[in-house]
Amino acid sequence: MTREILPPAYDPHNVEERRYRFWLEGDYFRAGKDKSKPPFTIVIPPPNITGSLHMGHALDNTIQDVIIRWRRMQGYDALWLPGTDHAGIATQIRVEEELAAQGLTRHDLGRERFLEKVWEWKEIYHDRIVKQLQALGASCDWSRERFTMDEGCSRAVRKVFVDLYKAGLIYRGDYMINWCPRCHTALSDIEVEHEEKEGTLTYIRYPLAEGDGHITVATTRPETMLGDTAVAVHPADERYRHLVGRKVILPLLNREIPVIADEFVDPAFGTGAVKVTPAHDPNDFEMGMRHNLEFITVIGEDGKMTAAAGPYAGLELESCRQQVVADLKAQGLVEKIEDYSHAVGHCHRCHSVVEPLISRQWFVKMKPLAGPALEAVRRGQTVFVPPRFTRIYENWVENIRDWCISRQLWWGHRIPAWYCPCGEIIVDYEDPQSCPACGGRELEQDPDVLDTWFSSALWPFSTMGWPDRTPDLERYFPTNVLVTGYDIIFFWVARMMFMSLRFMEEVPFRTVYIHGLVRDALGRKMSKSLGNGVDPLEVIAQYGADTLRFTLVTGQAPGNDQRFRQESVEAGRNFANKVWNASRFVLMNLDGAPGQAPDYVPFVPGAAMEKLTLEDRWILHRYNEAVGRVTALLEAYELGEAARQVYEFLWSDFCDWYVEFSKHYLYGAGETESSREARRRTLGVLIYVLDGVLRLLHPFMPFISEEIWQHLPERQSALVVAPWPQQDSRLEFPVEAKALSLVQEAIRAVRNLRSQVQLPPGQAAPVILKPSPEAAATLEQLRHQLSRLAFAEPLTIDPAAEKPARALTAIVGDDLEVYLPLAGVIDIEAEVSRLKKELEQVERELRRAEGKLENPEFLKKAPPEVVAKEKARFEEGSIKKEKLEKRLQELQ
RNA sequence: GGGGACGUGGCUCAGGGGGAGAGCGCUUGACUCACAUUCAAGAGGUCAGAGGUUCGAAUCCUCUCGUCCCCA
Repeated sequence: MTREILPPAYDPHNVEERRYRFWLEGDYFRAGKDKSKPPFTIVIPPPNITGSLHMGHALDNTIQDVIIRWRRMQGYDALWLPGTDHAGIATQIRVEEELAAQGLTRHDLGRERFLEKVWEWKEIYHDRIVKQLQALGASCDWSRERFTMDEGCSRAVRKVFVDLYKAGLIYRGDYMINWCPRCHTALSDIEVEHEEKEGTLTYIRYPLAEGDGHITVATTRPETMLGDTAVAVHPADERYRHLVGRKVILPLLNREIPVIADEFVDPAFGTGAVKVTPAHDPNDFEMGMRHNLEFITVIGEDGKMTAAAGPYAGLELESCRQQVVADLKAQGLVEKIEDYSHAVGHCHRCHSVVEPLISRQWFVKMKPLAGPALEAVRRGQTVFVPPRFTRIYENWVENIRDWCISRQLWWGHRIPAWYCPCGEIIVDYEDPQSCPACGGRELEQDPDVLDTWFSSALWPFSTMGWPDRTPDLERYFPTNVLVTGYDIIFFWVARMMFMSLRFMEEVPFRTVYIHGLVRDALGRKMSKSLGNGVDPLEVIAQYGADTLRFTLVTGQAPGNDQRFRQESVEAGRNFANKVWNASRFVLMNLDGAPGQAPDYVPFVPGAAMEKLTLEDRWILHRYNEAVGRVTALLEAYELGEAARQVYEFLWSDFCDWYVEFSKHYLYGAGETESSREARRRTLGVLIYVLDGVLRLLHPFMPFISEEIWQHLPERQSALVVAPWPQQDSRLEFPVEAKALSLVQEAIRAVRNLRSQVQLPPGQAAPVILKPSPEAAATLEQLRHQLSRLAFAEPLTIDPAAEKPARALTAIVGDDLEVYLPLAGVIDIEAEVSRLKKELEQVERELRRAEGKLENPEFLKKAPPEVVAKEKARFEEGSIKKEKLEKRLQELQ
């Protein structure tokens, strides 16, 4: 190890790729090698094979990798099972776009050739995604990788569909669904995004069939009136009670429709009377069912008016709307038109306005499945982190509606239903050869495919070989934690819950860790249309994956969104560089003479402890505390805080203080036997703490930590499988830790005084310390550090010292006064105002403590340690105040 | 209409019943033998507002205001 090999600035290039290969070659990510270890499992939320991974994926997978690497180091048989999702609509759209560029549609190719194209696409994008995950450092067990449409997962889908069908939980029928006219397929309710849109509210008069008069209805969609089969009012609405049961004439089409009473109607909306279009509105559909109304479909799947629209047949929606309003106006039937904003449904994938339509589709009956999924969470079998997401989940599951699972697409799991001309429907585990009812062989398979989320819902167990009872399933299911964003709790988490409970009779995961979204620097959602997305690969290329990971993890508070900012990335990069240089410092000092083994005494807890210096004890104590804190934070899924603790310890305690302390022993003290001994011992502690902190760092910054660790002497195979540090009572030195903090405060105080008079660091100046008799020993013991780090020369430590006539003063706690004697350079006024300011602060603190201590209730009810603390503060403050006042007096 | 989140120094955000924190930015000084992607010192906040619980509230509860999200 020489300086040429470790350049002064960390360069992640080469290191990362090389280290990932090293891990793969060592087969460190493969689970199941040691069955004596307890299993710990994470199954990846499978990325869509639509394109590249975005920043949200980078966050999601970083979190998973942090958890799995940490558990692996803790000695678990850690399995992170990777895979990808076929993403039905999304992928089909992308491939169709590609075809469109050549002037083709999927129909030009036909189903078979189109699917071949999609599989080709899948190969390309799958490979890209795997490369991206690897670039990020994801420690997945690639030998177990799966795809939602591979043979095994497809078998699971088939089994679940047929089982649910036979149990009566999957049915086919004509119901209201959301139709995307652009994707030309049905969508489930949650694939529709509602957006507020400026529109109008049109008030239309419907004349009474008998007698004079009319009833006025308000609507945001006048064109749907052509499909009206009733007018509804609230049963308790006095204004309309006399009209219920009578008929009105539907204008333009001159159809007689009834006036009905239904609780659903909001009397405060519009006129309190609403038109009912059962075939084109979900609520009207329900009403239509309740009142046995006619369902007239006037809007077709092509987005045009159907023959049932009479004279308006064939018109596009928008022109039909204009025509209808114009015709109504001509007949004097439009009472008024108001501006009105209302929610309009859009396709989750292509953002077209969706049309509620009645259509023959396949559905999953949800109520029987939702019950257990709700129960399991209520009983705590699956826990959400942070817990507030529990209610969001519960709320949705409680109000769940049947799930439309058929999609009019080609890419996906084909629905395993066959139709015989005799009317028989065959749904079975094996493809039928003939009709069991009539023996006919003219069977036709349903052309549609299943909702992508149907297969995703099985992912935690289909990936482990289900429906077979495989060894993996036995060992790794249920999984320990699912990591995902709050945006897919409904799409995915809830559905995995009920499918798993139904088919595995167990929850799919013990913990659901929910994180937020990664937004841009201005807090906007990253999106293609805004063009504000930041490509994780570009960040990796520029700064390295460790930096990206650290930035994402530290920017993260559980469940909250975060902004991705350049400044944060730079902070991460700087930290990586700090890690590099701290290590470089230790390794450079380890260099013995050429060809010789490093000359140091390895530190072993419990051995030769009496030789440790105060500084050694302090850093070991702090390190031990850090180990405890980081581990506890990880246990609590406080990943961001855990990473910040590592940062804090490494940068402040280790680099700013211990490394600086160590220089005295490494460089300071000549070539006597005892100084050589001190040097060797100090190196041992440096290596011990560096080794430990690299372990703590590894889950967050795996590449740089492994790279450096490989340069440490006496390492085992690889950091990725090195044991996670444990708190060790032999490293606890509370007394020494406290003593050393006095030294730190003394150094800070001297530096502060020096900067008052702008003494440049490096220029020695005399310093006088006047400690309490108890503090004197500690300060004397670390005299060399004081004079080194505070540039104090000569340094006087004397409990009986007198303040020189002209000197700057600092008061440290109640046991130390610091004097910086200076001839003629003191700005008396500045010194007075500085001391006055400090005095004010002390007085404020004193009043606060006094207030508490004078309160009998406080003394009676507060815990004794809090009372003791306040007393100590008060006493310290009083002494400090006295000293400050004395100094001020002397100056004035 | 229902549910939820957030409001902390100039900016971005942690934290959270018992002396207000970080990074960046700012001011001052330093190319100190690991690191100028650095080091040292410093300025800067009535923790949105009001009420309540408590010996004690930035922290828990209620309300108000503001920002945002989800669901209907």
